[in-house]
Amino acid sequence: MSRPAQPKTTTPDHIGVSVIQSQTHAAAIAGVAPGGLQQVPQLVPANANPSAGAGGGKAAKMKKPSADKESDEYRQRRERNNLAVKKSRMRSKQKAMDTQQRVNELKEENERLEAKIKLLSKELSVLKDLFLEHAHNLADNVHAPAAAGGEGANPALNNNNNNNNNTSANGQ
Amino acid sequence: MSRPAQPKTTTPDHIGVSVIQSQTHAAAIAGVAPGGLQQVPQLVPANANPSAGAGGGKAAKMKKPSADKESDEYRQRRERNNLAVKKSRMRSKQKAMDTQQRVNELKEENERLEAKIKLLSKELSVLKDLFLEHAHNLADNVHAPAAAGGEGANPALNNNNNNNNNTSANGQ
DNA sequence: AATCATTGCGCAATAT
DNA sequence: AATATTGCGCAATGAT
Repeated sequence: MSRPAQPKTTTPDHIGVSVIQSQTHAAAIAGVAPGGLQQVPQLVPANANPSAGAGGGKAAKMKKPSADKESDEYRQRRERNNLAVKKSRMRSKQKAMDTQQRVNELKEENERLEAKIKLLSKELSVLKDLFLEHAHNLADNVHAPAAAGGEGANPALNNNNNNNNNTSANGQ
Repeated sequence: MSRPAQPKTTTPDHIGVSVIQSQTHAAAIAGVAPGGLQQVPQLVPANANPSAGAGGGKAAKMKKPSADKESDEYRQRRERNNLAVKKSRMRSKQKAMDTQQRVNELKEENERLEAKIKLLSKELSVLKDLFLEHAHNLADNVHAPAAAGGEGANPALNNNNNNNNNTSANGQ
């Protein structure tokens, strides 16, 4: 993962060298441009092939591009690479989609969690209110310990408590 | 967004026709293979150019590929497209990164939310325990309304409200 | 050394 | 007509 020194031909693009050759395998030449182009690929590598010098060239064989186009070797490698490329790109796309999917899932979960927080906050708020009410009750009773029996417990509950309602005041 | 009928040359790939040409603009030919290849790009289009027939071809000019390679028109279009392609791909990558970033953010937020839920749940739990305690106190006081000094201010809180205890029974 | 995986690039067909 | 996208193959390079 690092392109230290890419050619980076500013504007004048890289030369797209690449010949047609390899009629060897099949004949797919005429079916290249389904759109309407006539693309006459009548090119021959001019063969930079360094094997068994033809004219006066040295018979020195290249080291890297062992197979000057045409060669089966070359063709096979290209084909395999093309395959690998497709595979890699497919994965890449799949990954992107998965990531997007993940975002959606996380968003949903987030909503669920927020809803839950809202609920819990509300419950907490209610309970706190109750506490405060009772505290006041107590105070009242202390000062006037007379009214103590009200069928359930509802009677004396009142007081506008200034509860620390945190329903929306949540610190982070 | 639909590739109705792509060439789809099964195994024998598309012919990668594409010549070097256009030395016209600049000279970037020798700088193509920084890796070490010698790539002898000595190719000439063999010109399938359909303008002013050379051999016996008709002089009819194509409608679509208005500019058979070489033409300035063509070259300009190619260049613009190449630019557009780069731009598009850059965006695509950026988008992918953004999406990944979004995932990370959402994950973080999720953690925060879960922590908060945990906290609220705990608070709720504590409050509920207090309620129960007081309920018991009340019961005791009812039976033996003598012991009223409980070291704090807790004493009089009672009324066992049938709170919707959801500490751990949270629906989803 | 060989093979596969990634990545930038240009081309051409399409899509918008 | 112009730009934006997309599939594809090539070549360089990274990783095994």
